[in-house]
Amino acid sequence: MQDILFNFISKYISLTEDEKNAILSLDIFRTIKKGTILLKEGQKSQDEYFILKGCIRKYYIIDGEEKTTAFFTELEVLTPHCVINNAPSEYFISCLEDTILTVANPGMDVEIFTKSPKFELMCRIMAEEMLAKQQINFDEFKTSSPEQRYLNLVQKRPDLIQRVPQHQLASFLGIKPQSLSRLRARIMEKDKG
Amino acid sequence: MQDILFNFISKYISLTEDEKNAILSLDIFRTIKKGTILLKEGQKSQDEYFILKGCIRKYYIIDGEEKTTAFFTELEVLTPHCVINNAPSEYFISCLEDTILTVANPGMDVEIFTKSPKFELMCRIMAEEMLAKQQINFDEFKTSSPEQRYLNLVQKRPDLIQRVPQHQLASFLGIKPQSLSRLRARIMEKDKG
DNA sequence: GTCATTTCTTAACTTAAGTGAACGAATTAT
DNA sequence: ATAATTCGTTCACTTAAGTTAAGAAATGAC
Repeated sequence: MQDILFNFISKYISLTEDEKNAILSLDIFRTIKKGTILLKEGQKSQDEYFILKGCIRKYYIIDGEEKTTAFFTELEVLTPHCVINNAPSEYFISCLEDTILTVANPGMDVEIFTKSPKFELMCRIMAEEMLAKQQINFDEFKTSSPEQRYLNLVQKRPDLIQRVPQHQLASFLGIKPQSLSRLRARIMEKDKG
Repeated sequence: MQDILFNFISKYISLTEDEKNAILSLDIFRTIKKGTILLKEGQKSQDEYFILKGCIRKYYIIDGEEKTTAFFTELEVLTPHCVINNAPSEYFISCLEDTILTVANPGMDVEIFTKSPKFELMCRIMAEEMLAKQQINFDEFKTSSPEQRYLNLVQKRPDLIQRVPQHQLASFLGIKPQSLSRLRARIMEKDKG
């Protein structure tokens, strides 16, 4: 499990054995059962997650309806908005599958940055990369129709199609479950003809 | 002009006079004429922008059609995707108004980070904040209808409604200009009745 | 294993966005 | 100043998504 984390970090900076041990001593690995809610609307959590195995989902409840806006899977980082602005969360985060992840918080970050400033570099680069990726995703979403978004998802994250319930995929695509069903039927029809 | 930049920076870190002078010696301020294209599709620019005054627009040309996906105005930072991944740009960036901005590049960043490591902290925090804000924006977009998005924009960025042409706003909202016209007429009608 | 709940699909109907075209208004070029 | 282009709106028509409802399939609880 540690290897996955250290392999990931090694893409950005190189760690000494001492630094690795310092990280391990923080006892950050957690195994979470499917269905567990990590963050509820209104809560003020400080937890930042890095997923080693599994899948977690971010969703709002608007007018009593769940609106799923993101999925996070292997090697992805999730820092909830409430950690950044120290305000109550507007959304929920729950585990779609049994999940192994690491949990950190800004206090730990500062401690690590002070001991080894190169972590600050890593976090800056990661944040910049994630921002750039997020912007491309948003652009693709804006410039395409629900059908194109679905086809794009099939290309880019085929695993999600398998591991995530349709109605959650639908709101992730910005449409209703019935529309996703219909749209899939339409695509099947085209493929045949 | 410098004051705007240093005021902005002071929200994150405090600078010595030496550091301020080091920045000024880099000669980063530019005045750009309305209509100037800062980045073209296919180009590999290294320029990162911070806007002091004015407005710039990011757009794709897809099937010969302009698709505007973002506007950047006063005190906003734009690091094009091509700077991050060093690949040809997929989009254009142009000035909607006469604009004053600063231009930097990763080489300058590294130089500044080496001299004054606290800039690395600033950039990490800024990137994290922008990422969090971007995620909230994306969530709002996904969970609302074109009409709600428009009303939301009127609330949150009323200046854009004034300074940006309707057809560019339309694609920013993910719809066609005709639909934006109709949608506005519909809202006017509701307000009356 | 059975029952209850959730999930997925289909269908009929409503609502809103896309499309193509037209026309006046505003802007830009010369 | 005038001509040419671009921009914004409206309209009629098409297409696709939202809504409501119903039923089958899958999943989870006991």
